[in-house]
Amino acid sequence: MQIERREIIRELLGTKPFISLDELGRMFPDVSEMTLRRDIEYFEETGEAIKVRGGCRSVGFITAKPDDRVSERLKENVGTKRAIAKAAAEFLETGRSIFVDSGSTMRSFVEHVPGKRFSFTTTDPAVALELCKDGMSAVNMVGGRLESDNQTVTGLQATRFLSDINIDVAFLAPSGYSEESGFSVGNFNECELKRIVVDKAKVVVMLIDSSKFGKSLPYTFCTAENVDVIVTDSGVPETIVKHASLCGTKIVIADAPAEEKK
Amino acid sequence: MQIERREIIRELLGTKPFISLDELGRMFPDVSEMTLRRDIEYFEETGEAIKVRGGCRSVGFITAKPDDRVSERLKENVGTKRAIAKAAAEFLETGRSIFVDSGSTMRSFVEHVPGKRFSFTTTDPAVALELCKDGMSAVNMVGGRLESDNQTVTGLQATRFLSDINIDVAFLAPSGYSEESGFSVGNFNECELKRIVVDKAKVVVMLIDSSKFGKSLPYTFCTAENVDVIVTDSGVPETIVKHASLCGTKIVIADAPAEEKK
DNA sequence: GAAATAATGTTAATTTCTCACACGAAATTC
DNA sequence: GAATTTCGTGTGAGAAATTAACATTATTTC
Repeated sequence: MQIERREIIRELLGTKPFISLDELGRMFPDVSEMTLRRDIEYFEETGEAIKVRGGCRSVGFITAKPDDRVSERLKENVGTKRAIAKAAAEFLETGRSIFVDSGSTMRSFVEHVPGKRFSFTTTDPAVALELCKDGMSAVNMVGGRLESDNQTVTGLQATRFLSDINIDVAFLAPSGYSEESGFSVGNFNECELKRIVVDKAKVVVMLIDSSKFGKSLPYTFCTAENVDVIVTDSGVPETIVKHASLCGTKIVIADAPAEEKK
Repeated sequence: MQIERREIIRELLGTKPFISLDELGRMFPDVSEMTLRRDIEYFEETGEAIKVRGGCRSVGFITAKPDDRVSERLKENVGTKRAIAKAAAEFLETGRSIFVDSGSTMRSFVEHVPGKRFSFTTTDPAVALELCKDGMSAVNMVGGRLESDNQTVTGLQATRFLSDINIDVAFLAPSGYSEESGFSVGNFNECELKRIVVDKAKVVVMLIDSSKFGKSLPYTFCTAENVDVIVTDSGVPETIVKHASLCGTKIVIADAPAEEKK
């Protein structure tokens, strides 16, 4: 019986970090390997396990190490992100054509857009939905292939789409920045698109929290020379501030209010 | 150099939940696949990633929240909309180009799409986001002006976008249907777009609950002759069933199960 | 500069996985 | 209660992906 079997496996998942297919095979000699594979697939779908070669691993035993910056960043930077978003919103200009990048930083950003008449263009469906909520602004959704990784639109269609529009102010969020590599991301298509945007925009505003400084991802889409404003928090290294001023780039430092505790 | 490369991969692990070997191969064309495998192995050893078929997953993105998806699935209300959506999902064809309309009916519809490989195109950002969640299908977001009242993409850009793609099966949701006026909506641009879709699609499937029968909105985008399948519930008037069969349109009646179970 | 060590490349063998289809039992529908 | 559909399962071929063993090239160390 399927339900019983899966219940047993589920319990096993609670006691062991890894279960091999062989093991399951020995445990349930009456069912075929394929069935057990499908069971594992099921647990992968429910998010309880992760399929690996030869079996599966129980997510309950997967611990993000304390030095893991990812989980830290996901949780702790909310306040900072919001502060950055707020500060960046100052650079919005009524009636101009504004490009808004994709990603969690930008999703936070659009929540702070004042209810005025703007003309937005974006590559992020979630951003587009948020922006068109108030009904004040015109919202242009860039068409193209939607990547499941980063939920952004890219590809030939997107490129073509962008070539047809003008951009006055562009708000972008890189995944990393270093003096040597400039502003970079981890996805080639995403990089291509951002490059076009930077190229077309009259004013480029970067939203980047300080945890991303000193990092270089594989694909660089522009350098400080191309950027007008960098909005970040107080964790920005001094060397980067200096370098930016040499390039004529303004740096805006926005910190989360000390008493912000939700 | 190994250290640099691994540092880059480490950064990437911080931005993406999954990295494929192909991806790494494209990123570092100068090293062999084997080297990248060894890199992944290294990250598995440090506990930063988990080796899975085709690449690796970043532990930072693995969230252990038990029963979340399971309980959700069990809670799902088995309503008419779900029944219609489920019945309509039968007309999905793996590997074909599928168009999905905008609106709440379609948002419900995409929740019932089986996790197979499809190629989707849609005018609804929320639909697009949902579809790309599982990462199985290719999702094309139609670009253009996003209307705030119905949250659908329309306009010249959208038209042009659609003209570039082929549609095998189109799933559409009209706002009203009557024998005299056919399938209609309340927005001119929306109508224009749907008309194009109907025109291009080899198979047209309409999702329409019976409350919409007998209604005619200002803009008609097609008639029963153009439609291959109508999926609705048992409230459909007899006259409409007759008329449909005259036009060679198949009617699928999907009702919610009488008794709720599980 | 030579030996030692580490990093990477190459290839073949093996294993695992996926896919497509078939089958029977249970549930549903008429 | 018969027919149909759905669901869980089995099978086997074929296509990956992974491993392992060995060859080769950098890098370090003395």
